Amino acid sequence: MTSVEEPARPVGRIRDAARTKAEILDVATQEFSRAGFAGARVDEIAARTRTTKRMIYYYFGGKEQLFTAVLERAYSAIRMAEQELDVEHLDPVAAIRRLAELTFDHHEAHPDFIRLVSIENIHEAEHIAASEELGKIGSPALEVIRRILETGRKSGLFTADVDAVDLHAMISSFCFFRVSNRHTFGALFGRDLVAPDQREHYRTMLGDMVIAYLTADRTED
Amino acid sequence: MTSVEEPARPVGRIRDAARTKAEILDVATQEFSRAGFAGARVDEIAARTRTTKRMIYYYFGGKEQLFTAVLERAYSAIRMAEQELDVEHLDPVAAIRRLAELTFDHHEAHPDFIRLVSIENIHEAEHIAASEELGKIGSPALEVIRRILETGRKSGLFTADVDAVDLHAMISSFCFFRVSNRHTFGALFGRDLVAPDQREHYRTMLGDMVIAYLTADRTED
DNA sequence: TCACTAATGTACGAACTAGTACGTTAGCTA
DNA sequence: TAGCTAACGTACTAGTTCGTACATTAGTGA
Repeated sequence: MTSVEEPARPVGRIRDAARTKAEILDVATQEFSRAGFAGARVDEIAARTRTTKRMIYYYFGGKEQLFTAVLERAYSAIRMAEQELDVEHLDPVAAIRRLAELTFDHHEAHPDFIRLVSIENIHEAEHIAASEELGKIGSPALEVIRRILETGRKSGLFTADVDAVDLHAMISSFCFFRVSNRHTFGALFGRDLVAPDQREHYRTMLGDMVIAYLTADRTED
Repeated sequence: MTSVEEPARPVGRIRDAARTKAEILDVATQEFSRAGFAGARVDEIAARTRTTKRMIYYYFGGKEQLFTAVLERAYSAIRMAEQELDVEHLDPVAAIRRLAELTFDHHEAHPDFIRLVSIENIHEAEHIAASEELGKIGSPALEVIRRILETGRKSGLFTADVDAVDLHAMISSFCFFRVSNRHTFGALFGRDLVAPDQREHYRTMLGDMVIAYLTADRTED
């Protein structure tokens, strides 16, 4: 009856360490992003899994380490998206706009990730500090930005002598804020920054802003 | 021995409702912003006050209402700062830059406020929704932005047909992100966005960005 | 000065919550 | 097929945490 899926493996319902781990991480991602670190309930995570609380401690050690594992997976996702980035063939202006749009799209598509990062900041990035994996690997996007900026500057298109990390911060801030502060901003100013029909508007606005900054006429100053 | 302070009032140590309430709010602000809503401990707040937990329930009703009261006070502070805004005598470019700088300064000076807003967003702004006071009053800055934008557009200085709320979002996003994501950004990219010696750099960058966006040459497109 | 109420303190409990001791079984390997 | 271990489940506990019942007192107005 219920053996239609999973061709090779028997039924795949019991004794599958990898799947159990992944399922815990999925549910934990939801629960942590829903209620914050302290607000998340280990029992609730376990209940929404096909396994038990015992397994959370068996595989991850504890609530803190589970959160760290959740963060690691969330960050690896954006790193993978950035690696797909193929903008070297574009002219600098188009390349930067493309990069900004990719950041915009990823933030919009992963509100859970945004919430996790907000939560991690409340805790002063202590889980990132505790992670072997997270501290080391930087952002693939940074190297791309660096190269685009150099090309743009050499060709005289970009007037701003901006640093890659700063530009990344500028792009991220807009994309991040739009999602992270959606609720308070909406409640206070009556505007939903993530409303679907406003999506193109803000996506264009971000690109315009970044390009305007990079190409601004500095001779007036 | 201990009656050197408080000239008019006797000693001012006991039976001062206003001071007790204010003290609870002060400590609660710290505790909530330190640990998030669920992570904050009512007992801890009480312990760091000169009064007892009983008073928190007496004056505020419960943890949720206390958090709402904390939020209300934090928002009223930024509203008051915005009311000080006196930029009408400046030319549009200088006025916008001044406004951006004021936002920048307030965010930097009030990291607790930023954390509270982040926390409130995790909870989908439910406390703002529950507040009589918070929903109604908008932002004084918005009206100021509206007027500056109109002047700038009429005089031909501003080419972008941008809406006041959107511009406010743009300015806020940069200021907010710099403080709210300080820790994760620092841990991942090795740069402290709130380092004192970088303050002027980012303050200028914000102004340059906003002005570049507003005055960009749109004829090229 | 007396009574009344706002303001305050103490002690306690019910419910929750992270974590664990102990027991069981699936499935691989020799 | 026997045995071994990774994977899994149950039941429980120690400690915490929000909230409150009950008792008390300062200060004000009549």
